[in-house]
Amino acid sequence: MLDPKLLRTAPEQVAHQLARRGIPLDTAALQNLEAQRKQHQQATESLQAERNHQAKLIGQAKSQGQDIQPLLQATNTLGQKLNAAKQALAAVQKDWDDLAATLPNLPDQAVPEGKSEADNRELSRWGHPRHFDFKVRDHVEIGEKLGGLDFAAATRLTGARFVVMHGQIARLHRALTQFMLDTHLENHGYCEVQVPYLIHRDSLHGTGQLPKFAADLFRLDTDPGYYLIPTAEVPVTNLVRGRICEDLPHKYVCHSPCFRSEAGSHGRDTRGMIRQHQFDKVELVQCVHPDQSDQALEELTAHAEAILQLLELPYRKMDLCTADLGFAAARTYDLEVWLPAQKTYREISSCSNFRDFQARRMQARFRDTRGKPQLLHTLNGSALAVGRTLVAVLENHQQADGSVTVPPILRPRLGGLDRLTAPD
RNA sequence: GGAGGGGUGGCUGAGUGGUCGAAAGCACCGGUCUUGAAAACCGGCGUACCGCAAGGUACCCAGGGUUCGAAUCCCUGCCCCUCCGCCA
Repeated sequence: MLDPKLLRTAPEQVAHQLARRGIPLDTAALQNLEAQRKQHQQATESLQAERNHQAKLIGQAKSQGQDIQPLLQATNTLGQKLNAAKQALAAVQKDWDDLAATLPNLPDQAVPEGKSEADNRELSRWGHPRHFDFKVRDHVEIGEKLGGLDFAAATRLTGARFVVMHGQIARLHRALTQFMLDTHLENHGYCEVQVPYLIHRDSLHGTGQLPKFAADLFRLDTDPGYYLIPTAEVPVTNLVRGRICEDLPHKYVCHSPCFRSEAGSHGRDTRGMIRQHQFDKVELVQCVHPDQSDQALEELTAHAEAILQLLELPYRKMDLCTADLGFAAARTYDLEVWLPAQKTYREISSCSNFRDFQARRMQARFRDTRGKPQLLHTLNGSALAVGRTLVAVLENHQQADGSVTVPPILRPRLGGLDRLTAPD
């Protein structure tokens, strides 16, 4: 949520910054709503003051044994007027809240202008795409050859956009997960957390998935109607919801499955593991002092990059443009890994600074030096999406005979195995 | 699933329907004392909104209701605790 004070006092400035994202803001409607709110609020409060005053008089009169009948008559119509005023105020307030809840965060000044993802700015590259002197296979082909990726089985069990992993590949997937977790907690100073995978709507509202993006979520048809988490960001970031933190920064690393219905994207990446309804991810979340968040984004992104480097996967770092920025983000770096079968870089991590946008929705605060509660800043990033990392390892480290070289850093976690091969 | 008991300020914890935004303690901040610190003592100490200010309004889990007046009474929901049952 944007700062309502800013929305009230500088609507033109907000409109200008939202326009960079291609979001129109009707400042006249906003100011009209604000004027109404103020009027109804003042009317309501003065009626409340009157009611309190009368009630106090009656109380005093009664305690002195006086006749309160005439005083009661003075309050005759007060209740009705007050109720009407309250309802008018609530209606305006709701309109305001509904509008405010759908406005995305303001982009950082440094975010490049753009109309589509094509305008994202490349900041750096690491590693070199390998030269293959044989016909490159994609991960589906590699996985099926190795007997480790079975999309048909998943279809039988559930449907499209799921996968069953077997044997060495299942183990590789687990090794990747644990390698990421251990690297972040041993080298990068994160604390590991395990969280619920079912959450209620307040949590989703806190991080910004609701009310706008309900269509992307899986919801349980139970009472209460829980949602499956679309990312560990939601439960982990909401750990600070409604709290005043005394010990910033908080740095959490969390492995979880992620569930996305991806309603709008049918027809994209239908083949393979790139876009699934369920995938595993290792997520980094930081809650920091507002002065620290810019630097924290650089650090957090570097932590995700470290995983790619250790796995010897070529990647590039992108600065998302205003058009591609997520709803709650002020600044986002995407890491894109090289996929030789697609001859392109594909997103494998997204690292964002949300500033106080999520914190305001969550009322997540810390005490400043004067002891006053202030909104903290939140950040998160994938480090990494495990499914896509598996894809990248299989494709980048494939060999002519269909086997796959295991990156050296993972070998101890695979019982010393240095190469994935088809079972006899 | 059954039966009870609870949800009050950063924490602990009082609160007969009528100056209760709420006692007390802890923690915290300022001061006195001290070479310094501790102790003791004195004072301060919730959040948000409206207002130039004086001041006003709201908030005692959430949402409704009763009442001139609700932290206090009633209803619903959520959460926590104890006991029983079931269960990985």
